[in-house]
Amino acid sequence: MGERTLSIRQLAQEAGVSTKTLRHWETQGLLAPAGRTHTNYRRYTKTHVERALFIRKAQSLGFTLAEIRHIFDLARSQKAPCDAVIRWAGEKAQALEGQIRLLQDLRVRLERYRRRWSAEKKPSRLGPTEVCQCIASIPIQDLRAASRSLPVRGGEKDGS
Amino acid sequence: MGERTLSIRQLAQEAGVSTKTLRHWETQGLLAPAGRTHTNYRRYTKTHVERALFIRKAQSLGFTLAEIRHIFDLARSQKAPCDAVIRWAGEKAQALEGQIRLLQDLRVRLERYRRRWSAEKKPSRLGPTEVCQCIASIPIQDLRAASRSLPVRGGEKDGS
DNA sequence: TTGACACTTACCCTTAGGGCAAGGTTTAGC
DNA sequence: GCTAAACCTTGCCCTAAGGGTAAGTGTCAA
Repeated sequence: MGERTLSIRQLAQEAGVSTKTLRHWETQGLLAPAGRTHTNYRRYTKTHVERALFIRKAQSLGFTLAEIRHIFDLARSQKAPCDAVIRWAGEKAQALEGQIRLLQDLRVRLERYRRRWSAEKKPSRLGPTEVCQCIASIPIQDLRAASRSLPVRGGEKDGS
Repeated sequence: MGERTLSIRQLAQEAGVSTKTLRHWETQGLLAPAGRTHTNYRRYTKTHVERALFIRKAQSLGFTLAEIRHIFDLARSQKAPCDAVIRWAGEKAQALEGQIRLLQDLRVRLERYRRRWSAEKKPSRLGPTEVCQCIASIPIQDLRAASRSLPVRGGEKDGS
C-alpha cells in the first residue's frame, strides 16, 4: 500500500487546478501521468503533486507553459536550470517595467480625456457620419504609441 | 470625378493599418466597404478613412473591437454614445489601476526572488525528482493571487 | 503577351485553458 | 443484479486581434 496512486481529480484537488488544466499541461509536455489503468484512466503519484505545484509556482512568477517546459528540459538534460531562471526573472522584471509604464500612460490618458469630455458640452445631435465627438477629438499623434498591450475589461453592462 | 474611391490598400495606407486588419474589422462588423467592383474588389470612400481612424483612436484608449462596435450601434440607433463612452472610460481607468497593481506586485516579487536566489548558493546537483530549487522554494501562499494577467515576454534566447 | 503586383477567400497559428458532447467506467443504493 | 450518479475518456469549438501562407483571379505597363 505504499503504492497509492491518484486519479486525475484527486491530483487536481491536491494541486488546486482543474482536471482540464492537467490534461492541457499533459498535451504541452509538462506533466505526463505515471501510467494508465486497463480502462485508460490516468494514474498519478505524489511526485506529480509536487510537479504540479512547481508549475503553479512558476506561473505565479509570470512564466509561460513553454518557458516552464524549457526549464524542465534543462533539468532533465543535465544541470540545474537555476542560473537560467534567475536570468529570466531579471528579464521579466525589466519587461514588466515597460509594460507597467505603458499601462500607466494609458490610465493617465484615459482619466485626462474623461475629465475633459465631462466638462465639455456634447451635442447629442449627430451628423450623418459622426459617431462620437469625444473619441473623434483625439489627435492623431496619440496613435503613435498605441498601447497594444491589453484588453483592460472594465465593467460591461448596458449603455442606453 | 468627385466620386474618388479607394482600394483596400489605399485605405490601409491612409489609416495606418494593414489590409488584413481592414478585412478583420469588416468581419467584426466595424467597417463595411462602400461597395465592390464588378471583379469583387472592395471600394472605400473618404468617410471610411475617418471611420478607420476613429477605430484606431478608440483602440488607443483600450477599447476592444466589440466595444467599438457597441459604440457604433449606439450611434446608429439614435443618440450620441458619448455619455456611455465617458462612463466606460472611467471604468477602464479603474480596471487599469487594479491591473497595474497586480503587475507591480509581480515585478516586486520577481525582483525580490531574483536577489534572494542570486545570494544563495545553488547546488547544481539535482535529486531525481528535483527541477529547480529556486522556484520550488516559493511558498504555496504565494499562489493565492497568482497574477493571472499577462505573459510578460521577457527576452528569450537560449539557456545553456 | 508576359511579368509584377494587387486583390479575393480560406485555413492555420498564437495563451491557457473553459465548455460541451458522446460514449465508456465505477460506485453506491436498492 | 440493476440502475442512477459521479467519474473518466477523446474530440471539437471558443476566446482577441490580427499575422502568415496558399491558391486562384484581376490589373497594369512594357
